[in-house]
Amino acid sequence: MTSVSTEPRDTNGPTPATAPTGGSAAQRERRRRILDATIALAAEGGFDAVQMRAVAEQAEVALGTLYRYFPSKIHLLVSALAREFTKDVERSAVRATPGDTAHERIMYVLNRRTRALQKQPKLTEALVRAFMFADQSVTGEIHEVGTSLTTVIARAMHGTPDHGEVTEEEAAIIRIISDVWLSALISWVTGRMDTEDVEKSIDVAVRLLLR
Amino acid sequence: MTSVSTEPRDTNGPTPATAPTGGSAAQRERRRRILDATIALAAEGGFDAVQMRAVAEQAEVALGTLYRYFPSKIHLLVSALAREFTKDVERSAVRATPGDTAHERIMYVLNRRTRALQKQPKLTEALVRAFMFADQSVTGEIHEVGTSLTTVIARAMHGTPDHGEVTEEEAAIIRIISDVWLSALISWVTGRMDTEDVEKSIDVAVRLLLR
DNA sequence: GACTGATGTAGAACGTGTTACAAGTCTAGA
DNA sequence: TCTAGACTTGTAACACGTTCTACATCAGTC
Repeated sequence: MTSVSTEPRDTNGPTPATAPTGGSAAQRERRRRILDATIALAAEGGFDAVQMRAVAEQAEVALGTLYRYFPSKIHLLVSALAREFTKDVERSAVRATPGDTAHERIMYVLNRRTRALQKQPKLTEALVRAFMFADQSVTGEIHEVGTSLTTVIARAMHGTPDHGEVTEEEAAIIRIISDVWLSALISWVTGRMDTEDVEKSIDVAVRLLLR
Repeated sequence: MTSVSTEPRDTNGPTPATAPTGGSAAQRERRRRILDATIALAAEGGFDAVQMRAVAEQAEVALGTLYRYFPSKIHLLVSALAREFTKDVERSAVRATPGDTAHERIMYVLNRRTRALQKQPKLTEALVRAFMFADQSVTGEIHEVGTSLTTVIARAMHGTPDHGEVTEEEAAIIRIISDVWLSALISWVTGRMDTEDVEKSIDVAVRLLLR
């Protein structure tokens, strides 16, 4: 488990399928298989069960190929998280969020997501721990996740899929809510909070911030 | 790097010096040497440089002894963090925090601590990453850290070393501030925020929460 | 159709966290 | 003092993330 690499990993040439979209059809397909295998293993056994050899085998690629696509286990898991979150954002764009007040709508989307995560505790454990352990070299993927979360909350705040006008203050509030949500998630993953505590702590934060 | 152990590690008998206070004088001394070595190595090279063999060597104990005192690298680092934070709490108990408003006082203590951490980036990186990666088995140490932080903020809020009366709402606010502070610290450690961003994000959170 | 460079494969090898084990040492109580 | 048991030591072994090497395959170019 390496952590802070000051140099950005210089292999011989650019990596082939770092982005979800680039590369040939076969490469996108390999990337998909790898992330699917990652999710499957994580869902079954959590962070420890996502072993690089196991992922490679289940995705039917060589270990070296796996590392060519994702330069570390952390990149792999955070990329998986980013893919899942992106799906969520796409879903949330479809129709307006139910709820009469910003508070209700924000709680709606966050609780929905929280419960979805809690249904797969092992998977959540793996993804959250990876996210928290990520170092500088994972900035891109981390940012993707943060943007997804921000977008979803902003939409809920305004109650509409479009959310062009976010004031400075609103942005600050959204960031704080994200922080609280992530902290609560960690606490839940590590057994320091139960399901109810998570929802309550977010509810309190949203109430205090939106008054 | 193991993570979720459902069973609480059953060695042959109780561990000798899990608590800072228990054990013989020689054991407390060993514990101190181990934590000193940990801090020294972390300060110099960050998380990766805290290698269990290196810690054992520098603390002049056998590897097995190190593991008897601290059952994992994460326990070790979080315990080191807990020790540092506890020192801070003791210092903060001595005299009242400067500042005319709760906002000013809270910013004073948090900024002071933030700057202290930023002076030793490698050390902070090691401690924060360990804290974030900690799993269920580290609950005790984590809780110790959380309590320290809460105590310090509560004192600052009231402006006095005693802080018996913390309302439900105040406790919630303190928890949110802690969450924001930790998130900001992670962002700083992983290079996603600079020094100024950290202070600003906390300032905004405190302002929004205390209005 | 053959050449070439990028990509993929299989598997060995290395580093570090963690565990296991055999033997020495220290301490409390008889 | 002697002994039982806990504690410590030194060292080997194991697991898994990561890197490296030698070879195969494939796509595009002449």
